[in-house]
Amino acid sequence: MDNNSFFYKVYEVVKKIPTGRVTSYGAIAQYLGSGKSARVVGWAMNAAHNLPEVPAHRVVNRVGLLTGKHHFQGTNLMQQLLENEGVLIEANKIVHFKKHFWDPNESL
DNA sequence: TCAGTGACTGACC
DNA sequence: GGGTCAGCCACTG
Repeated sequence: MDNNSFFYKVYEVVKKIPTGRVTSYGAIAQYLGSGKSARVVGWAMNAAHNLPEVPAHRVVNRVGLLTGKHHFQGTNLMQQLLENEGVLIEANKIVHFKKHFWDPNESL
């Protein structure tokens, strides 16, 4: 893994997501210059399991759906982590998603 | 090198 | 308003 790779940039952004806030794959992809690489961001999250400093649970799809929860241990670990930070989850979806949304394009 | 895959998204029925 | 389809880009075998 190169320190200048696309993955690394994704991690840099994800690591800066404030506690209790969330963002989307598309937002990160957009921040990195290519808004059409959202799937690659998801791929990066898949590889982020090795990096404890990357809060992958704070990254969801554009409607706040926890599409990646199956990649975590157990069936509701991702939800637990988010609720522990003050983010309410209902039916695998973030409640008041817009309220918790954190846009790297505006905050960085 | 080529084809398959995916934690996505936007456009269309 | 909900389900489908087709691009999208990086990684793997």
